Amino acid sequence: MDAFFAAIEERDHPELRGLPLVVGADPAQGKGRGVVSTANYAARRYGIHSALPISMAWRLSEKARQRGEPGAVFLGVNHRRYREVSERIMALVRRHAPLVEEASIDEAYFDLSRAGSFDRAAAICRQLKREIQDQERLTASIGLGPNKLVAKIASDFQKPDGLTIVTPEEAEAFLESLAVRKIPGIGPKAEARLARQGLRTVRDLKKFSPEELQGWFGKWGLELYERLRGRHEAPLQEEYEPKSVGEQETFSTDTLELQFLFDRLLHLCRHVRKRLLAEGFRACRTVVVTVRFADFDTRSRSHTLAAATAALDRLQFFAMKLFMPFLDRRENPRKKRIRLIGVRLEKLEK
DNA sequence: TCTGGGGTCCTAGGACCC
DNA sequence: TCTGGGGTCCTAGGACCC
Repeated sequence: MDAFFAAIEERDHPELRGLPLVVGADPAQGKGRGVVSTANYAARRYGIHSALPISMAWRLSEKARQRGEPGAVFLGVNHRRYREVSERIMALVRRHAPLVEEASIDEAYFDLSRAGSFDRAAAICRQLKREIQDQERLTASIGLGPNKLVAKIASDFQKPDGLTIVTPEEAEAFLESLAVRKIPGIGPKAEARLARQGLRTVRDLKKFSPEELQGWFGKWGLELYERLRGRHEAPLQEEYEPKSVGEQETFSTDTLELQFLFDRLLHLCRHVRKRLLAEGFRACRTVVVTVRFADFDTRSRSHTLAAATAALDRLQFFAMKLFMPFLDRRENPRKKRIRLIGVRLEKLEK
């Protein structure tokens, strides 16, 4: 889906149409914490994009206002609403494909191999885009390819409202001229590392052997060698079981107030436990507590129990036990304030 | 400009077992 | 005197994705 959260808000608030729109954290007059979740295309023209600090988005919007352009409208995230819309769209997709993998709230893979040809599959994609437009007044971008990797990259190739078709014969050439960053799994760090060696495109990276890539990237290097050539065997996965559930909370101001910190930690335990049970799990064996200090130094401690538990007092006991050392002189000698606390449960049992 | 929240997977060292 | 090899589990951190 194209700029999904922002597109839903724009659709549901006609008075906002055409204005730059930012969905994300509260900007609090430029002093807010948090980031942009989604910006619509008008806001992107100001340089506002996903994951940008909301304070920066605010600044960019103010600058635009000074130039005489409209300032951006900032909205909070209405996750429940987006989930509803997502479910209706996924249902539309399911009418066309026997196998659908919901990759995220606004992204799915679906298997059209039964269509028998790329032409017939492309016709189905056009039909689906029409249905999404007619029934939801939203646009989607679709990539059609011989596997999930190529389809995903193709879906991103022409946005918004795009349809990009890449046949098996075209796949390798299609990838060659792209930036390495377009390959899922190559993130900012790997991109920068490669750029330092003058390697920018898929073509540049294809000069190296599997062993060389393995030397740089470990196990993932072998997988990367295949991906650079458009090869990807991963099957569609209808559903999968979560391996962990967790929650974290960034405070509006960094603090060392013990009563407050304990209170938030215990509350996170309650909430995470509730979600664990709601997901259909009976218990867990590992508790992880994360602390982020004011300087963004982020640490975690974990404890694995001999026997699984879901008893709130046990979870809270271990969470406290894991948390306390962060307050200790040795662990935090400069008395850094705490910015975030997180609790995660792992080794889940059904 | 100052960095959310929900996750997954990989690596590396150490303990421990046979 | 100086110590193999294979394996599993736990812990901590980091890269990456949406």
